[in-house]
Amino acid sequence: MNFFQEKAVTSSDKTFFQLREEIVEGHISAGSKLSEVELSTKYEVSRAVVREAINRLEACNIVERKANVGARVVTLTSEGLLELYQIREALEGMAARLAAQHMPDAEINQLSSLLEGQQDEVKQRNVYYQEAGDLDFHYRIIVGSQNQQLITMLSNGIYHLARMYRVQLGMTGPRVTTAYDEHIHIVRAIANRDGELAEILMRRHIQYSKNNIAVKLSNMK
Amino acid sequence: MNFFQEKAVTSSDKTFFQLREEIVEGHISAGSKLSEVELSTKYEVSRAVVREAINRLEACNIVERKANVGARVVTLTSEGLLELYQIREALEGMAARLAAQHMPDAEINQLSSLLEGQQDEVKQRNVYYQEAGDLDFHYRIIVGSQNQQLITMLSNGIYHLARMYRVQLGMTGPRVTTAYDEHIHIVRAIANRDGELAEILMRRHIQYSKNNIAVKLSNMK
DNA sequence: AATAACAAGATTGTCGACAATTTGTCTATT
DNA sequence: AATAGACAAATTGTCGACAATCTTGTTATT
Repeated sequence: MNFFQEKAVTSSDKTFFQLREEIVEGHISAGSKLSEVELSTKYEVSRAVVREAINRLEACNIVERKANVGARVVTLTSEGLLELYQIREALEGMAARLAAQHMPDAEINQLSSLLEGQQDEVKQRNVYYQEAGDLDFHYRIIVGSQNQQLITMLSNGIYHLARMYRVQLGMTGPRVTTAYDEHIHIVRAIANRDGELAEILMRRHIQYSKNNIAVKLSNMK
Repeated sequence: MNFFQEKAVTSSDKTFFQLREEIVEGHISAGSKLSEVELSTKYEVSRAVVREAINRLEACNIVERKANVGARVVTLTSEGLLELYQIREALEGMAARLAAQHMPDAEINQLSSLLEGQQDEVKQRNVYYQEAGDLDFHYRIIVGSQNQQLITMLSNGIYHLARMYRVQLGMTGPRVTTAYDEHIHIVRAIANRDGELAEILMRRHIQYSKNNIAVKLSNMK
C-alpha cells in the first residue's frame, strides 16, 4: 500500500497522515471546513500540531487556507482535474525520459517481470487497473528518474491529490487491458534506453487516463 | 521586482518572506543551520511563527528539516541544479504549450511589445539577461497557461530556488542576445497558437540556460 | 425598507513555558 | 587506547492561554 514508506516520528506527522487519509478517502468531504479546535479534540492533540498538519496539507494542494479565516478542503472540479493531469503529464513524462537514461538494468528487469506477473490476471480476469498495480508501475518509473526533487514532488504532493480524485469519483471503471498494454510499451522504451519515446508514450498514457476520468466526472453532473 | 504580488497579512508571512529573501540572496549562507530561537530573537517574533516560516521554506525545497534535529538551508550542488532544471524544463515547457492554447490575444500582444521594448537595449548595449526582463518573460507565459496549480508551483516554489542558484553563482554572465532571440521565437509560436512548437522551443531555451549555469558551477570547484 | 454602525461570539494568530529528544562530554571499564 | 554508558546542555516538539481578527446578528439612522 505505502510504496514510499513514510514513518511518523513526531505527533504532527501522525496527525498529518491521518488527516490526509481521511480527506483523500473521502471521510472528510471535499470543500468542508477544517476547524482547528474540532480536529485537535478529535485527534487528542494540541492545536499547534493540527495547525502544522494543515499547513502541510496546504503545501500538497489538498487544502486551501485563508489568513484569519481558516482552512477548507479543496473542492473537486473538472478544471482542477484537468490542471492536475497536465502537470502529471509534464512531470511523469520527464520522469520516464530520465528513467530511460538513469534507471539501473536490475530495476528495469524487476519492472518487466512485475508486468509479466500481472499479465495472467489481466488477460483472464480483466482486473487490471487495480490501483495497486498501476500505482506500483508509475512509482517505480518516478524513482527510476533518480531526480530527488521530482520524486518528492510527485509522491508527496501530486500523487495524493490525484488519488483523491480517483477515489471520490469511483474510479474502478473500465480502462482495463489498454492501460496494461501501454505500460508494456513504456517499459520497452525504457529498456531500449529510448528516452524520447518513453516520454511520448508516458504522456499519451496519462492523457488517456485523464480522458477516462473526465468522462466519469462529466457523467456525474 | 515582485511580479506575483505577495502581501504579508500575518506575522508568519512577513517572517517567511524575510527569511526566504535572506537565504535566496545569500545573506544566510547555503547549508547553514537555522536555529529557531536564534531566528525568533533576530526577527523579534515567537518561535511558533519562525517554525511556521521554516515549514513553508521546507515546502519550497529551500530548507531541509529533520525531526528533533532541526532545519538547514539546502546546499547548492550540481546535481541539485540539474534536477531543478529538469523540472523547470518539463513544467515551463508545458506552460508554453498551454499558453499557446489559452493565453488571450491581448496578453500575447503585451508580451510581444515588452520584447520589442527590450530590443534596443539588447542590440546596442548588450545587457540582456538582466534578470528582470528574463523573469518577466517567463512569468507571463506561466500565467498565460491559465493552470492555477502550475502557476503556484512555479512561482511559490521552483522560482525562488532557481533564483538562489543564479544569485549565489553570480549569474550576470554572458548569454546575452541569444536568450533574447529565443524569447522572440517562443512568443512567435505562442502567437501562432502552435503549442507543440512553443513547448519545444521553451524546453530548448531552458536547456541552454542550464548549460550556461552548469559551466559556471563547474568552474567554481 | 435599506444601509451602516456596533457588539457578541467564535475562530485563528501569537506567545511563553514545559516535555521529549538529540548531541556532546566526561567517566569508567575492558 | 578504545569503546560503552551516563550525565548535562541545548534544541526541537507540544501544550494551554491570551491577543487579534473575522463573522454574525442586532440596533439605530436615513
